[in-house]
Amino acid sequence: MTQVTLMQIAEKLKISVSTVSKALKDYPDVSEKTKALVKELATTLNYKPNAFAVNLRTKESKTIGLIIPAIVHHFFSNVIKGILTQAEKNGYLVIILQSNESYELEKKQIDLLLRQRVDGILISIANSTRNFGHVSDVLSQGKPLVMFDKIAKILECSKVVIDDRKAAKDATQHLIDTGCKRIAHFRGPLLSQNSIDRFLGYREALEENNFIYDSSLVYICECGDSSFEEGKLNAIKLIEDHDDIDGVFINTDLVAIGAITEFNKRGIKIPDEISIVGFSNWFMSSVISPSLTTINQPGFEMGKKAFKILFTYF
Amino acid sequence: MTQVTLMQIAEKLKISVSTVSKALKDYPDVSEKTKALVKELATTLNYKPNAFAVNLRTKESKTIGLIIPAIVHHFFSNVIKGILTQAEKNGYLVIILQSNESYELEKKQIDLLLRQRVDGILISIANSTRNFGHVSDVLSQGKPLVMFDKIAKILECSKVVIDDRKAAKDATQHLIDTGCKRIAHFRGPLLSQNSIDRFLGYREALEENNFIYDSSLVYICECGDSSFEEGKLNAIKLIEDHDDIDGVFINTDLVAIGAITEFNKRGIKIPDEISIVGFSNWFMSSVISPSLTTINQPGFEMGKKAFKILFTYF
DNA sequence: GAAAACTACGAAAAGGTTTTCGTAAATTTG
DNA sequence: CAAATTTACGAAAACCTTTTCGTAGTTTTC
Repeated sequence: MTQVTLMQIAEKLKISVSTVSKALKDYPDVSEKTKALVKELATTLNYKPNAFAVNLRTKESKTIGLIIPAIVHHFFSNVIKGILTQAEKNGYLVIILQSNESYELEKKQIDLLLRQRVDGILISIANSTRNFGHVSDVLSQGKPLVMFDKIAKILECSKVVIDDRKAAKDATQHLIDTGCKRIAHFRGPLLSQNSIDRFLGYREALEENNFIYDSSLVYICECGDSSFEEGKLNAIKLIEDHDDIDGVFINTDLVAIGAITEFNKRGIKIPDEISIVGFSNWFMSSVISPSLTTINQPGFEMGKKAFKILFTYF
Repeated sequence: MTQVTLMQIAEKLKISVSTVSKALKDYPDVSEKTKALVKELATTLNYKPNAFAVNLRTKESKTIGLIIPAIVHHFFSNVIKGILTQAEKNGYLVIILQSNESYELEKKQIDLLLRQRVDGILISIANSTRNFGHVSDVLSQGKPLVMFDKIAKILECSKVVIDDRKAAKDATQHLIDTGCKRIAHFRGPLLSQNSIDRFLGYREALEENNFIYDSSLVYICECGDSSFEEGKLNAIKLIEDHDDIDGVFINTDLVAIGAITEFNKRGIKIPDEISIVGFSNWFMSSVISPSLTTINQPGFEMGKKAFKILFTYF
């Protein structure tokens, strides 16, 4: 029941603990004969080094922390997959925490990870986070930190993002190119950097094409668990408020799908009457009918990249 | 830069390390005055107990391991969410590993978790896993283990599952009740217990309704990353092989959606010409058109339950 | 006023590993 | 053959915390 230790191996072989340790790690000052003996016994006894002791001694745990607003989310789960894949390759374990878009939780979770003495932290911040003291604490402790997707521009650390602004501009341009004359935007939370950038891209495209920017065409949604519902609600509001809209650029696919569902229900033809472009390349966007034009957001690659960058600090 | 230790606090206050430790943990044999002093200084210095040392001393890490075949998966990501939610409530951290449906990886990952000395393990086994020595190792080490969803019936440990057989039977019965006369089944991997049970439920429903079971109506798919494609392929095969099918019970929603897409493409009307029932209550199933009838698989609740059971061993 | 009880603290061991440094014994060198 | 080097091992400290046990000093009890 109780785990085998170096000392137990040492006693059986009548040698010292240090020699056993060194034998297992192929130190040059241990004879081949002794190494063989030690390794054999270690295997028979099913010896596994006690990570607690190793960590204490070496001051590192080969473990990183990951804080993410949501798990049940196509983009984020792809990010996780990318991170896990890359961590595995480099012999790191990943402790995952879900902040649920809550600032309080996020703060607490960073503290937990610091207590845990993880070797580094990957984070995508919550929409509700307005100040970043808890995040900069990590940096001031000299602990490696990489932010991805939902970042705080103000913090000086490595970040992995796509060019939201340009992507949004392209998306809007696409609507213009296909003939839309009056384009609405369903944007995300006011504080989210991604939403801001996408909104700016939207406006920029309008301006470059000499469209008049009309703030009444911009609808806000929180993009939380009820994104789908928000899409439906905003769709209803939009058609109640305006009757001349022929294109919508929507912040996230889930909201877009909600909107499409609502338009379908009301017999509004897509893309004949209204064209829609979403954001995030969710697999399902190609399946729903009519299929949704969408901007690619490569979660898997971003996850891999984030870990790789973090790893350069180790 | 370097982390604050109990000793540093002790030195500053000219008291012993033991007293500091006890003060922070509200031992009764420390005066209120001393406690106040210690706690105040600990806060000012931003003291965080070194988890490595605590773990070593207490022989537990307040960390559990989770091995799961896939992350980018509606059901599994809900399970993860359930587990994380419950773990958070009880002050546990979760190390997540993705086995990618690979036996080899799964084996290696269990070893990693045992070395890490996690307090317990939650696992949903890979489709390719045929023998369970690595899993029973966990049990024989006296480490708590709970299996969920994809289980090995042979192992004696707690398990969290739904009644696949009954659910599949109900699903098939639903097809029969709505008038289907010849019902096909797209099943999952031959070795997966879920697939087996669902298949058995399908057959049972047929038999109870005096339908003749026809093995040529059963198509196998691996339900891996390419589930969607498998759904399309099987749909093609099905309509090439048979022209009298009016119902299909499909092992997973993603496969079902692939099949629906293919049927749509070929102008086969659902449910007029073929009725389809899927499995897993994926959110999207209500969005695709025509919407998919589906069996509920409550991931979030199962995740919570799995952790709760594991927790009873602590 | 002596014995008993209580208060508040400290010493020290234990947990298992890693790594530096020291040192016998064996081997090589001149 | 003495000196120098190499080989192979062990002792011990360090990592930081928790917890048991011991003990001064103070207070209570008859």
